[in-house]
Amino acid sequence: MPGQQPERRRQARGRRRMEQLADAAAEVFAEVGYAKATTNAIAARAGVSPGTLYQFFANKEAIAEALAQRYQTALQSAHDKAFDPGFAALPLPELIERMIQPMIEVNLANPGFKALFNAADMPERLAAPTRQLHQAVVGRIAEVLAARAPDLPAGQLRITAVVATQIFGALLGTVVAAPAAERDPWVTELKRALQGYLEPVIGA
Amino acid sequence: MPGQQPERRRQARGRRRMEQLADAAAEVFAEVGYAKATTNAIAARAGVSPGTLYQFFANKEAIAEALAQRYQTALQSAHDKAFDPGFAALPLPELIERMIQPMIEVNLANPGFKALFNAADMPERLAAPTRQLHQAVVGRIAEVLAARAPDLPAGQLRITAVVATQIFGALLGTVVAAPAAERDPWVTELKRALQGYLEPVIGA
DNA sequence: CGAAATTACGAGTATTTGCTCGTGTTTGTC
DNA sequence: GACAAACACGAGCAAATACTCGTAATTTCG
Repeated sequence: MPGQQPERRRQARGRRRMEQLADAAAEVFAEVGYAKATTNAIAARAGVSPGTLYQFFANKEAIAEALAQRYQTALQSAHDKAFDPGFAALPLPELIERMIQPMIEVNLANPGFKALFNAADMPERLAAPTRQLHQAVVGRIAEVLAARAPDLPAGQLRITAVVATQIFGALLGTVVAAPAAERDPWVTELKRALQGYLEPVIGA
Repeated sequence: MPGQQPERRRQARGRRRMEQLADAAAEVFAEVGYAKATTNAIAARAGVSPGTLYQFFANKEAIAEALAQRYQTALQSAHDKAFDPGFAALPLPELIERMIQPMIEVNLANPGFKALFNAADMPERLAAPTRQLHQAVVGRIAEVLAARAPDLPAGQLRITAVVATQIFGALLGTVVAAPAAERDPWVTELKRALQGYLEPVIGA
């Protein structure tokens, strides 16, 4: 078992180092995924010795946690934008546009985001909260759908929400992986896919 | 570097062992993925010592290769069924049904299939042929689409094929992961998603 | 200044894991 | 039956890697 990190009064230099290390970790995670990312590589990327890394993070998991926490804020605000109650009455294409946009942006702005919130190669400790978050998103989508198709049974509602999420997740990968210049067509296609799937269920 | 496997006259017992080992590997790969699967675990699952495993396979990669080869046959026949030229004139829902069915079946019949043909955590040596295969599938889908929408530009054709493949792959995961009893609704949903996406492009 | 705390180093440790090797058993062939 | 080849074992090697520890520099603060 790795050593615990005692409470400690960080000085400015230390806080900077933690940011550097988190940045480095984000890069490395984005490049090779959580499992294959070595702590030594993260330290090296940050221009620091392995020992220094462990002055600030108890273990590899703790680094991912710090990153996740940093992302959580961004994700929260993206969700707030995406699930604006005012959208309920919008025509389907606009609704999709508004819900998708913030999520794409947050993924583009934070490389390594997908690596952390998707990864199948993470320890249970970190995967569990992520799954919860994912479930919450599905739930909120189901609500939006329910508002537009009140007579749909709850089971079908949930299935639809799950599938829509999955379509989004799959194509999101392509969108963020594409070079900036070729991104738009993929985004357009993502919207069309969601629209084509949802329109028969909840109407335009 | 791991030792090479010299040519060797296998006896019946040996060939059986190789099957057992491949079966065990399929299970382990399906459960934890390629990267996290340990050769010792595979040997243990087959009820055999690590040394014995290496009597038959030069290294971990070789096990995956053997499995991939075994699957390739099944995959080929699935493709042959899925891309029957006679389907070109079918109404869209039937076309989708016929193309999807064999692919789902082959995935259900072979656990570990997805783990091998999907995995982001595989060495380049194994990932490369898989990517090629994937590209080929996209190409064939593009052909089918072209037959039905002759005036669509090639670029759009390709994008559509890629997206359709991605939608399929994403939902396929859910379908095979679901317990047999709950599988049908997901398959239905998969069809609806593809239909919704493709109909506006190539008509019913 | 001077002591305590924090930051930094990097060689080294413990563990995991792909894989080997010496040894013994089983199978096929004459 | 005898000999060689194939099969099997499992302790253990070598490399990778998460993490530690002794030591030393820097910062804080009275």
